[in-house]
Amino acid sequence: MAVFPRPPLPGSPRSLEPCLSCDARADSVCNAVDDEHLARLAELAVVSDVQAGQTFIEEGDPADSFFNLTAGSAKLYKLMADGRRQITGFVAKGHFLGLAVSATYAFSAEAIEPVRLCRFSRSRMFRLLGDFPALERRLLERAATELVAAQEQMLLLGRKTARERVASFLHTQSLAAPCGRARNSIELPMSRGDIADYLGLTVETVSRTLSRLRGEGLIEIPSATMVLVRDPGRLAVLAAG
Amino acid sequence: MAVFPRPPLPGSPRSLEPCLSCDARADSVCNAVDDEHLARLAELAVVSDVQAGQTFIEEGDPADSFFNLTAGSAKLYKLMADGRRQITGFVAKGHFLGLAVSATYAFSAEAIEPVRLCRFSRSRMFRLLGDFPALERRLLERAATELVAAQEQMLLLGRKTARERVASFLHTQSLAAPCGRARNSIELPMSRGDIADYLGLTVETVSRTLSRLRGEGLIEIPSATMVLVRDPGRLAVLAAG
DNA sequence: GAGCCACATTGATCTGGGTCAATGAATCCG
DNA sequence: CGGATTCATTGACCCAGATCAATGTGGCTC
Repeated sequence: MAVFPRPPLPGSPRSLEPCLSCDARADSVCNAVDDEHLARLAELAVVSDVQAGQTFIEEGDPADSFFNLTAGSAKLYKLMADGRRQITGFVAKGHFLGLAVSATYAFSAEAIEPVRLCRFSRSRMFRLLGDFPALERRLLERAATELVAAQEQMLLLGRKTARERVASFLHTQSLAAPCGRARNSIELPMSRGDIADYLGLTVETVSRTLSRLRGEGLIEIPSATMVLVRDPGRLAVLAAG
Repeated sequence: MAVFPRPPLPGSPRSLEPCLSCDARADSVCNAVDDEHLARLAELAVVSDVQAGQTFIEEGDPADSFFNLTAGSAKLYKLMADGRRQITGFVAKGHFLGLAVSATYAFSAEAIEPVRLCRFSRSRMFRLLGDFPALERRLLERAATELVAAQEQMLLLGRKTARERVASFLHTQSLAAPCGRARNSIELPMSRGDIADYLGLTVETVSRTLSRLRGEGLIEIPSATMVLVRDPGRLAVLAAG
């Protein structure tokens, strides 16, 4: 079922190298482990690359890996039998995946941009956690953060209008922007369809709503994958309802 | 801002008693701590009672307590400025609350039925966690379980029809029913308004949908607070879309 | 047990966002 | 560079569920 690259692309699965040179380390739970103990973690890690559009976690598959996303971005989603899709989140560098307790994954994950993954055996990872309480604490913190975000998303999906949803999305994306980025410029690597499935809307409504926000001078849309926020204050007010 | 009973009702805040005799212990994260170490936990706990309808966590208040619900049931919700409300979950005996990492609570909590709470100082609780890795692991497992449930709820709110939402709700409630309960009988301590705010619908739609399901012979509604599932199979199919 | 009050149900109508249908704009190749 | 393919936008129309408006109904108090 899982569309996983076989064999996992080369990389250096059994050396310390992938961790020490990992440019996601600062953003990731791994930085709870200090340099001298990093080897224990590194020897569990298998690095692999996934190209854009490829699914690397399939809902319902045995959940035997734990992932850390070290480059690129991906979408997490759930599907219904008739194809209806809900994207539950977009994840970027530094995000971990596969905490799920059940024996199978509760969601699918697909790369939006080319992704680099650091993959761990779940069972070995969990055994290792016992020796690294700081790492476990970090996981707990991340899980708590995600729960808060999930509750906010439930408010959006259950009670906000299309306009408020799109404004909230843009607002959140502008806050989550990589720090190197120009103020008020939002890069949207995902398609309109993805945004729609994230916000519980249709492509048409997302497109219309963006056009309307542009018409009102709140944003500019220099290209389909970029949005400039002209009035962050008004956008924030709109997002809050 | 917080409507918290002052002074916290009597109980035995500084004895082992509340933990050893706690009938939620089996369902709760506390059972990761064995009898001999329970005293360390018990000395942090303050037991208090909250009557139905009373708010005991207020969104935005400083998040300095960690709660364990040991009796009754409560609803968790987020409010928008104009009063729109999204209930993010119903919690019962054994559930913990207040994991949130930020300095303030991200949601409010209100008792539906009279609630008994076991309250801990968050800072002391987190310090204690270092000595009880099993307890921390349990928290992580619970958090992961809640994340999975949250993703399922996002699918419901973003993509399911009213009919599917109500069916999903009944289906989930029937699975979560206390084990002592008669098969297929669902107790609904919350109001129709609460159900509506949980499912992202209006009271009228919830009521109409329940009536329709009854008309189709899927369920019976002997009283407003009780539902009997006549055809669990068909209900499950409906819930899945 | 009469009157009240909050909640639930049911009906009539309205509307935000979905659906269906073109049309435009990029990107990809050969 | 031109045709194709995919994605985004825009328009016309429709419908599931919201809103507005009564009408039940069970649980209080007095």
